[in-house]
Amino acid sequence: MKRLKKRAEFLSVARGARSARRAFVLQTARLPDETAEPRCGFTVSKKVGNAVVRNRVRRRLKEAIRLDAASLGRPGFDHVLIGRREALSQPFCDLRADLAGAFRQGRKDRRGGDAAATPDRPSAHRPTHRDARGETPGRTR
RNA sequence: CCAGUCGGCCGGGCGGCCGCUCCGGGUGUCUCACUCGGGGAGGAAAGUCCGGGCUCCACGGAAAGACGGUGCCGGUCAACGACCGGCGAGGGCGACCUCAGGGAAAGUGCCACAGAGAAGAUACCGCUCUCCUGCGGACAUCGGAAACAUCCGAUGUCCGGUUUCGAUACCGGCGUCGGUCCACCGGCGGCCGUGUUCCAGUCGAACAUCGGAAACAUCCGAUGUUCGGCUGAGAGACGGAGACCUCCUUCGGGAGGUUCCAGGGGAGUAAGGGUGAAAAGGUGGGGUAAGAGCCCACCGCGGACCCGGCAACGGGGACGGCACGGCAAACCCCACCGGGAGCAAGACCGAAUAGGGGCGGCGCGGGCUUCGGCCCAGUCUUUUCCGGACCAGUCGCCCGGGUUGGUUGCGCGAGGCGUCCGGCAACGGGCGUCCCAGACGAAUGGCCGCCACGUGGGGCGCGAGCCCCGCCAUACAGAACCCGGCUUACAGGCCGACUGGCGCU
RNA sequence: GGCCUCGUGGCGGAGUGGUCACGCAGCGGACUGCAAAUCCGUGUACUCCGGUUCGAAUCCGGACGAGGCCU
Repeated sequence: MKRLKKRAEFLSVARGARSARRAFVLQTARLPDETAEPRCGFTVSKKVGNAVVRNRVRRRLKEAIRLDAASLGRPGFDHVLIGRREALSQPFCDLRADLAGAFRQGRKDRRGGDAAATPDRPSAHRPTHRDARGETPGRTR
């Protein structure tokens, strides 16, 4: 799954549905273009710990996403994972199970779709990204 | 063996599966994908406390001033506030540790409280000498004797009474002060001395307000507040009216003396004095009226000069007679160092927005021109006069505005490792060998097995030890331009040198 | 990554080396039939560790924490 990198992208996903688990909080946003490739971003704040702890939390979540990317992602959805301290200690298989459940719940939530399509968000950066994705839907890295 | 000091080093290992990033080779459908091989976090990568490289900006060179920093001596280093070796001071039985460690006779300042005195010593108490005085007849007012002296008399002393020739004595009351108030208790009430709070007067200072002179300066005046000096008053408080000897006596007392006692004046002195962080050399003896470096001995201090050392400094020391308190991480003085900013520095490319303002060059309506300018017209300066400024266009630069993409800077270096030589050491030099992270919402990971080590529990064994199970089992912590230091965090372990104690030989 | 600023009771906030003000809040008492307001009284603090000094909230060094700025 591709990564989210821009601050503006994170802000737009933050308006969508959120579902909390022990080790993370998942935010899901439906995109107008239903064929767009699914993407995912990671947020681990300084409250979680020092640099070593934050790196480790992000790496475990990233690995769990990578292993199940095919089953988790659906076209037309963006996701943001907010890491928590428990992501260090939770057994890895439990983490994967929680992720699968959270992704299903996020897609069912109606707010996910509505929020991303709301026209009142800032229009400075949005059109270029959406147009670029629309013109080259099959582009891969 | 126990306790301790110092220095150096390590900071999990092996393997499996699935991934990330960079470099090189190959293939393909060649902005990319696949495949093969290789590299991929630290001793602190941290804090950003110093120093440097590098980059941009400023600057003619240099110096001074301001500001900041450093501060025993010598050395090391590219440089440093770092390091090494010495010196001095302090601590420890010792190995060893700690120290911003120049200047206090260049100047200014501070040393609260307490205390007599806190830095040009002081003179409160005390000690000593010397002089004066030492109260039941006082003091005030009035009268008389020539008088504010002296003598005599009268009246008064908060009120009344008692003793007495006479009250300051005694008793009761009244007032006042203290015990926070009341109750109650105690002191005081005349005279003399010292004199606090309060009070009155007077003088001065500071501040505030108002008024005047030109003014929020300055001066003058007024009012108020506070503080201080002097004078007066004072029923708080403290102190006072001696003792002894001789003679006389009208037995009330008087005169003379002593200086044991008390008070006061003058002089000497700094030994002693509840203080304090610190008290102006210490201890002992002599000396003296009492004392004192006044004199002497020892110790301390200063110290010309001599010796050792590159130096800091150390050793000796004639002599001085004691003079010189502490604080400069208070201002400061002296010596030395420092231009400013930082890779988000800076450079290149692309995309997009805006066609605004300023400066300079070329050029600019009509006429004259010696090419410097002058006259007329136009615009602006609200209008008129005078005066001033400006001119179509184009090029360059700057500001403003817009963008938040990519590439580069970017890793061969004061580099690592090994070895030899010089040096006590920090470190320097020679030779050989190696190429060793480069991300950018940011790679270096996820899961698992075995082993080592640690720790807790259980079992076996006399014991060394062995076996089983558990641990969110593995400290502190993640490169962001690079390097040298410092500081801070850190489970556990290894090696070396040394000190003290105990035991054995 | 780099550059700055600040830490004083529960809260706000003075303090230029000598017992740390003040306001609000808290607690106790008075007033009230009960409260409020008012009055009286009272407790609590210099972020931490070293150093200089007789003496440190203050001066110096280090640590920790909080906040801000630069693309």
